Amino acid sequence: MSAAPVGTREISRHAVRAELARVAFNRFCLTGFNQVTFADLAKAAGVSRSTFLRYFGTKEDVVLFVFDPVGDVIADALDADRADQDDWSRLRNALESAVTFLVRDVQELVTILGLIEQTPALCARLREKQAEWRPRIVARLQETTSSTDGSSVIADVRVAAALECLWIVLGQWSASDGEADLGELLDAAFAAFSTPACRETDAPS
Amino acid sequence: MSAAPVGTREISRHAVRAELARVAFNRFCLTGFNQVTFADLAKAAGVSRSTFLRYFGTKEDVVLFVFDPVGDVIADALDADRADQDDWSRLRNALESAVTFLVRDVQELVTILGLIEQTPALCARLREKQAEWRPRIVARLQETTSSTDGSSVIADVRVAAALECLWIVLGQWSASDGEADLGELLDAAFAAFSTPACRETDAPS
DNA sequence: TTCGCGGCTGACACTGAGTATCAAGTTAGA
DNA sequence: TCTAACTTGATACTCAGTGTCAGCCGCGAA
Repeated sequence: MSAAPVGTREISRHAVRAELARVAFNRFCLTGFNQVTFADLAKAAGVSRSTFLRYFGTKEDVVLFVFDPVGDVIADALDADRADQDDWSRLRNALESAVTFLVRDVQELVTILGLIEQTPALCARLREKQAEWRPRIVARLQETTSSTDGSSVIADVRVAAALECLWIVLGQWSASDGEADLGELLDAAFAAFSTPACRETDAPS
Repeated sequence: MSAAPVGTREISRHAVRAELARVAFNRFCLTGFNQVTFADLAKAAGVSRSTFLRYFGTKEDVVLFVFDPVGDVIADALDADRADQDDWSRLRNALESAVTFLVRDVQELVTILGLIEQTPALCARLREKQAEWRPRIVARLQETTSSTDGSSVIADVRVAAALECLWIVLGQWSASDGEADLGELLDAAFAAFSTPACRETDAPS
């Protein structure tokens, strides 16, 4: 799915990786992430511990490698509609692309998010990935901007804030068992930036 | 400094902890975080590996324990000036309290931030701490709000965004060797939320 | 002063993540 | 078919982090 494999070896590697991840994921959901060891996973998958470790550098990657393309998805989506929209709209739409990419199997994603949520190590590693995406996204957001002033603080803050929205929205969506509308959740989250920031978050008007 | 010690035992423990951290910190800066083992630290500090591990649960905590009170500092600062200000102003001021708390020794903080920046494991762990702070801060931000609607998304997003500002601002400040004005940096960062989010971040006007 | 209690310490053993190496088997491609 | 490159499993290793245990020290009570 990510970086279409070319040679037969690449195809094989990709398929094996997917299968190992599938088996491992069941184990994690069954027993809990921290309780499962690489030895368990290897035995369950029918390969040696060495081989399993060759496909996934760390235990966290066994779960989180599906998020790897998200950074590029967001960055590319920012390019796509470089229309006359403001930063927040562009970021909101880019995030919509990201969640669309992630939501292929609703139930699977809900399960993954649940597993991540209750495993600090997974949260931490996911945050690391997010931090890796940020510079690239900031660059994309800025490169279509006329003013190229040296300091990119504003763009940096906005991208960081938008990425926070992503996890908050996914958390809510996961809590609703995947039934909530992700577009509406994104709108509700981004309202934090457009609504007047007074104390009445839903003013009686 | 944090939770004033009461008994002699507490005083002793606190002092030993500080001394161990001091010795360890030098080692980290000298050799690099990942290159130093608990055995090294123990030898350098003149205690056994067991004892060192009893004072710090993980290697990351040896560096990051100084950030532990920051969550409470921010939450308390939100209470302090619950004046008629909007969310963003309150959060900005709370963050100012946080940086004021952190900046006791400029050079030391710059060094710590540098060490964290170039050590992914430290970044990740710091993000975990941040995630622990968030619910408490969100609650404080909301409890002074008249409307107590069930969904706290808006407040949640704003707090998350503000905390991102904290790290961005500290990163900039650290890059300037602690010479930049933190108040101005905070203002510049929070401008991302007040400035019209059009493509011209510094309109020619 | 002496006794006993609780906490601190160092020593040791253990599990598990992650790295590195090597010999044997397998596959791609000329 | 032959070979070079790749894959695999076995093994050994370092180090983080956990748990246990016996000895030590300080402190308060008798």
